[in-house]
Amino acid sequence: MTVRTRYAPSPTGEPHLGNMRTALFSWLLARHYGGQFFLRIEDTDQARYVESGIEAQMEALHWLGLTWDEGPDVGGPYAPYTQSERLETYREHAQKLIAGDHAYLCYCSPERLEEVRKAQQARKEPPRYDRHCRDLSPEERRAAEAQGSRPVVRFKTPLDGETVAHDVLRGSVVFQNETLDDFVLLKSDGYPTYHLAAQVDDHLMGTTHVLRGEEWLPSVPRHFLVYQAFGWEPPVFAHLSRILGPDRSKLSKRHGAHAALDYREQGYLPDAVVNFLALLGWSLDDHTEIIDRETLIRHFDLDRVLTNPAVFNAEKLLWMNGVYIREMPDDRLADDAAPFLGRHLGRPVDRELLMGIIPLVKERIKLLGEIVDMADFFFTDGELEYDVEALLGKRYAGDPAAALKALEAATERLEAVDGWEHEKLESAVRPLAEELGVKTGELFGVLRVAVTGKTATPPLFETMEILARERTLDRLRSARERLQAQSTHAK
RNA sequence: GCCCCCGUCGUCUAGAGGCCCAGGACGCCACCCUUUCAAGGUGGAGAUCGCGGGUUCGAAUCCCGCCGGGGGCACCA
Repeated sequence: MTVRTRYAPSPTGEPHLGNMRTALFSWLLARHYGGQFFLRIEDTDQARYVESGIEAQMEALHWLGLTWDEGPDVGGPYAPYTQSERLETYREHAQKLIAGDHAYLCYCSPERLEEVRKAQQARKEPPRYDRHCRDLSPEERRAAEAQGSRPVVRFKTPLDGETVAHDVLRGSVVFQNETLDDFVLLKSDGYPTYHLAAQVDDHLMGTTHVLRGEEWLPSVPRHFLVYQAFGWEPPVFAHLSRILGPDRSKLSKRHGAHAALDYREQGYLPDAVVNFLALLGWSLDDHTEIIDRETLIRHFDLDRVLTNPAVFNAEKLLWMNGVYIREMPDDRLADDAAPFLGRHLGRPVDRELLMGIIPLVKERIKLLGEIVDMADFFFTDGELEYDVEALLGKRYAGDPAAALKALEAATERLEAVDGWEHEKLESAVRPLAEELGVKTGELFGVLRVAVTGKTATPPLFETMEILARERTLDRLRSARERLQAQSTHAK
């Protein structure tokens, strides 16, 4: 049997990280067994439909590299893959259930349902449909129809007995039928509910494994009942636990980024996010953390999936992203980081220059976007912006004249260097520290701020080498001028 | 109120009766390396395995009860 899994989002908003993990696990399962993974759009709620929803879902999958074999955009043997285009199928199936005495037409108005619910709540009873229309006589039915109300189709849930639902991860879960009610299958607008549409489609489309969020667990007996009524074999269900925020409530906007694509904006790498998400509720063994896609596919299976909810550990994701950045080939890092710099500078970046910088920043950034703060000074011309205090540092605080002397001496030696390789620059300047009676770091610190405008930068001399002679000396001159002004001012 | 799920270091997890007075990872602390920042290396703190009863020679692992957390109870998915 080939494994067929699917990701079936409803286009009601931004794809969530939790959704993406469900998609990832489904995708991994299909890929592991050499089966198919398909995309289905569950747009059966006209009220909550969001125009950009489908696009956003596909974009998030695409970003993470979760390729689908069949879907609304690429078609496939079970097209259409958009539920709003399959209304006739659901109507036929609802009809079948009615014919088989598994469903019935219900004429109750929303107002009446609301009243019933209120009364039940007042009596502290569970809110449930009171089955008012379950056994209407033909006359009553005609009367209701004459009133012109548009009926819904409800499932005729067995009044007693129990329904055993199976979940591969949790085993069998038993539900007493009397705790269930007659849920709606087809709404009065002709659209199906999830309870009908998803089961019909999963069966018709040959889904073998349904992975979904655990919020579906309470309604899983309904789905088993539907399969039973149709006489179909249900697929394997696996209810994945939730992803929680640091406060153990469900992950949401309050916890910062929860929308998958926000992570792209922040400079996370899809491979890192996939790796991280895979480890939320699944593990390879007792020690492996960094796992590439191939390995993930090779080892992923449901038997190591956990059912307990996982708190989203943002620091670990950040760390992992750093690992992936460090392991990335330079040219690919340049490709991915360029847009971040470009956006900041307001112009495209010089590729050759960027390639020179990559080795210097690679092990210092954990997010692509951090390259901006780390390396923007390589791309700017003109005066740097920084505080003279930063230039003086701890050593020369309050003594700009001494700093100026040091800077002059250093500049002199740099100017005398034949060539501009960092090794030469370093051996020209390093001895100076001792001669001046200051620590190496203290002298280098002044040069660092002068040349970059920052106190935390890539290695000083390699930075100078890339900056090239002219720009380095320009910046040193500017720094001397500032110190000059400062010391005159002090006197 | 009713129904369902879950419970190992702060967090992600390993663990399927003895290998565990519980292993790895992130984070944290210290030291080393060092021109800053990182990266890297070494070491450390950190879990009465939610609690209480059993079963067993022996339980994180099996059983029962309790507590705690989460989810669901729509003509939403």
